[in-house]
Amino acid sequence: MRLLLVEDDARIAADVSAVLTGAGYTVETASDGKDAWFLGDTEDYDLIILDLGLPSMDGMALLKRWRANGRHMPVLVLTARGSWAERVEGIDAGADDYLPKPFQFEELLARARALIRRSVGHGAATIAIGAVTIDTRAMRVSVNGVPQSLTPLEYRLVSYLGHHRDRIVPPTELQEHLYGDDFSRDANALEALVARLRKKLGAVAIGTRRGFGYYMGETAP
Amino acid sequence: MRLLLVEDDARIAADVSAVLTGAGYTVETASDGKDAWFLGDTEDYDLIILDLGLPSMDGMALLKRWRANGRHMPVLVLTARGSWAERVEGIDAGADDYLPKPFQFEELLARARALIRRSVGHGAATIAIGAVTIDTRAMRVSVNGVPQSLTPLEYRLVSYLGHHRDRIVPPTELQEHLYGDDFSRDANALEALVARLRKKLGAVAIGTRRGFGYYMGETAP
DNA sequence: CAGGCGCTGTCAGCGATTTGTCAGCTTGAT
DNA sequence: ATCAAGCTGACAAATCGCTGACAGCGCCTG
Repeated sequence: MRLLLVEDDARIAADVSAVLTGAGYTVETASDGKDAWFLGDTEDYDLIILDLGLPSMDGMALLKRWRANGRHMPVLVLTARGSWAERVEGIDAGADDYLPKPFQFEELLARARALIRRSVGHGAATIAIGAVTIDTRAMRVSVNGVPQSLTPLEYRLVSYLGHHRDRIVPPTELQEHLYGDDFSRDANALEALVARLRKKLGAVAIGTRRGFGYYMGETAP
Repeated sequence: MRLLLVEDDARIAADVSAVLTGAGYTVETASDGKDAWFLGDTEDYDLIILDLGLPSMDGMALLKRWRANGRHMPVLVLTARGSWAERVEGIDAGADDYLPKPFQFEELLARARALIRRSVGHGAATIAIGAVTIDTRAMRVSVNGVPQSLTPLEYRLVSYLGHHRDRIVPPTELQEHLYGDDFSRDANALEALVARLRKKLGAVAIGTRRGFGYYMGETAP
């Protein structure tokens, strides 16, 4: 689960981020509206927690612009207590839930869980694509219920493809994810890795779009 | 999509260029400010990625001179992390976005996508023209909702025409965008490519204005 | 410390796909 | 009607991705 926290107060951001991280989420933070806009517009998050009253851009405007661009990820808005006008405006802007400040962390977690569960199908800790099941918590992968022993690199590859299911992932992006900035490897290393994975998961588990990249899931030709 | 990368460190330039090329862009590189200024002033790019701290000319000065000359293409500036002064100065100079070094290639790609999308005026990640729909994120094209399997070059061509809808694009411009500086191809290569595309997208998807070029969308006769 | 083992990068060759080129044909403008 | 621009189908060359084999490396065990 990947969350974006939009919060300008560094201390609050650190606290909330720590709580969420402790609950098992991957948290990224944006401290001003410009960063938030780019991240929310270009990255895929399972939930965005948006504090209103940002310095460089109005949080509500931010939300409206995301929705106008067809971004429909769940957004939990943090408002000042009792500002009813904001709540009404937020409903139009497309927020999914509200939490008045100050709030209990417990309540934040509960609402975050509910929103994530409600939103996409992959609210669980496991990703299932065809015969392949990825248990992200236990870092285990099964095929037709039979657990497979994957090497670390292999697991990182399925995991990445699984989290980006139904999307073509370019080889360069995979290389960056697997190897970081180190580009010393031959391009063939990735191909060899994919080949080994297919041997374990079945040839159809990972698809190739020649000239574009690899994918898992449905991608009609 | 045609990009200009202004970067003096040859190793970084090679890496970044490889990533961008892998993502489907045509990348040209300038390793010093003089070349960069000339290219940026005379050629048309969909995005310029500008590293500050060039040897023969200050990157910021470069940007200011482009803008002073009425060049308004999107510019993504690479800054040293935390150099806030540079960011502020850059805003005045006319940069569109910033990325502190070191950065993840994935983030660079995301921001590049966002800038290009924004500049062309299509806020959404999909472009719809007649029966044809281009999903720039998934790099997929559908006709009447039916996904088509396009080759990389074919995709780059529809993508370019789609981003410049309702405008007649001269063959020379298309060649530059598809092949970069490489002038080795026969002029007929492009025509053959268009023919193959029309077979997949339908003959009416791409129009020809004899003597001027190709277009998608509505164009006054 | 030696040997074995698992992981991963590299190499070379194959097969399929993509793409450039050619030759002949069609179309549109004058 | 004529000519050039553009279209098309066929073919060949270049490219891309897959695979099996092998080698280097780190790690564990005896």
